[in-house]
Amino acid sequence: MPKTASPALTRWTRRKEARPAELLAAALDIFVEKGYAATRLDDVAARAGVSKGTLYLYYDSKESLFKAVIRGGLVPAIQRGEKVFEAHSGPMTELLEKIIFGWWEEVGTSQLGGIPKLMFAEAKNFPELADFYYTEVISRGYGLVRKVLEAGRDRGEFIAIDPEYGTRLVLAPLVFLLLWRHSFSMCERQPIDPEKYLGIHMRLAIDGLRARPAAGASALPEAR
Amino acid sequence: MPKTASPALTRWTRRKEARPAELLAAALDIFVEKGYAATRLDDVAARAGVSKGTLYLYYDSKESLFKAVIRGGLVPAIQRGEKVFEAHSGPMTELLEKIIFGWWEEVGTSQLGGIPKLMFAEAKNFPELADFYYTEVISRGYGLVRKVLEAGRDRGEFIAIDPEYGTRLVLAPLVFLLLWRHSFSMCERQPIDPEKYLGIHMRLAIDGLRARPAAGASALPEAR
DNA sequence: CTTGTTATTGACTGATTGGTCAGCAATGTA
DNA sequence: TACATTGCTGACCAATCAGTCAATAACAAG
Repeated sequence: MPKTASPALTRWTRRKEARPAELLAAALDIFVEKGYAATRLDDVAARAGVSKGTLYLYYDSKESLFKAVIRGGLVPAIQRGEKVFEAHSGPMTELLEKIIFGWWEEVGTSQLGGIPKLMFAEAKNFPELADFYYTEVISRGYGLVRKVLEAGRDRGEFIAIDPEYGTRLVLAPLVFLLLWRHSFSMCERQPIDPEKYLGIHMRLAIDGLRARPAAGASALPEAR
Repeated sequence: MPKTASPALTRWTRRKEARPAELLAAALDIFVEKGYAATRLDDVAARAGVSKGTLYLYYDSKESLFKAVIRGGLVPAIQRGEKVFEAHSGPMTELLEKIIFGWWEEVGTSQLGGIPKLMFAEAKNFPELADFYYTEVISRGYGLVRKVLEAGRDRGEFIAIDPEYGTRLVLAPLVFLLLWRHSFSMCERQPIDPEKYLGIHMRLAIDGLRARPAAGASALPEAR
C-alpha cells in the first residue's frame, strides 16, 4: 500500500454537465470499434476519463447508453434528410442524388457510419434494440427515399416500378458500402473508392429508373 | 452379438464416424442463430447429442470448428458456381442470371445464408476469421462475377464499365438481401419477396449494363 | 468372463464483464 | 476551520463460457 499521497491533492474534478456528452462520444467510439455485445463498459468509462461507476450515474444500463447514442447521432441525420426533402423543388433525380450523397458525407464518412453495421450484426441477439433501430432509423430513412421515388413517378420522371422494391434497391449498395467499410475493407489490398462506387451506382440506378420517352421493346415493360 | 443389453444401462453409443458431420451440422445451426462470439460450444455439443468434451475430441477450438463449417458449406457452393461458369456457352446475361439465382437458391434459402451476415458481424473482432473468409469465399465469388462481366464486355454485350465496381454493384443487393433476412426482416410487418426483389434487380442491372446499339446522348457515356 | 482399448462424459478452472454500493474526496457554506 | 452536500471511485458480486482432464462406460478380443 505505498499509496504515495503526494502533492496531487486533486485527482479528479466534478463535471456533472459535461459527463453525458463525453460518455456518449466515448460510447460511440467503442461501440463502433467493438460492436455492441463486445463493448466493455469499463472501456467506455475509461475513454471518457471516468470510472464505470460514474457511467452508471448517467445511464442506467448498457442498452440505455446505446439508445442514447442512436438518438443523438443517427436520428438527427435522418431528420436533416427529411428537411432536405421538404425544402427541395426541382427534378427528383437531383433530390435523390442530394440525399444519397448527403447521407454518405454526413454519416458514411463519419464515426456514425459504423452504427448500421453494428445493428445488422446484433439485431438477432438483441431484438429490442433491433425494433428500436428499425422504427427510429430504418423505416424513416426508407420512407424518405420512397417518397422521392413516388414523387418522381408522379411527375413522370421515373418508370412505374414498385416503390417498395425500388427503394430497397437504391439503398442496398449504399448500406452495403457502409457495412463493407466496417468489416472486410481491411482485407483488400486495393480499397474501394466510395465516391466512384456511389457515382456509378447513381448513374446506373437513375438511368434504370428514368422513364424512356418511347423506347423500344427491351426496356423494362413492367418489372414483373 | 445383437444382445441389446438392458437399454437402461446404455446411456450413449460410440459413433466415431458420424460425429464430425453431426457436429458440423449442429454448429451451423447455432452459429447462424447466435453469431460467432455468442455461440456457446455447450449448445453446439448438446444439439449434436454429445457433451462439450466430445466436441473437443474432433475440433480443437471454436475457430477450427467454424472454419470447418465454412469449408464444408460455402466453399463447395462457390466451386459449383465456378463449374457453371466453365460449362456455360451463350450470352453472359443468361450466365449472370443463372449464377445469381443459383446462389440464391442454393445459399440464400438455406441455412448457409446466415453465414455472410455472421461474417460481416464478426469480421472486425476476429480478423483472422475475416481473412480466411475473404480469401476462401468473397474473393472467389467476386472473381467469378467479375469474369462474367469481363466476358460480357469482351463479347460486346455489356458496356465498358469498371468490372471491379460493376461486380460490387451487381452483388451488393444480393448480399444485402441475405443480411436483411438474417437481421431486420423480423421487424417488418410485410416481408420482402426475394424472388421479386432479385428479379427487379437483375432487370435493372442487366438493362443498365447492356450495351446500347447506338443510343442517344443520355446513356452512360463512360461512368465517370 | 476377464482384460485391454478407446469413445465419451461432466465437473472444474480461469478469465471475463454487467451491474452494485459503501465510502471517499471535491466543493459549497458559514 | 468545521460541517454538509454530492460527484465520483474501485473493489466486489454473480453469471457466463472456452477449454481441460481424470474417471467411466462401451465395446472387442481372448
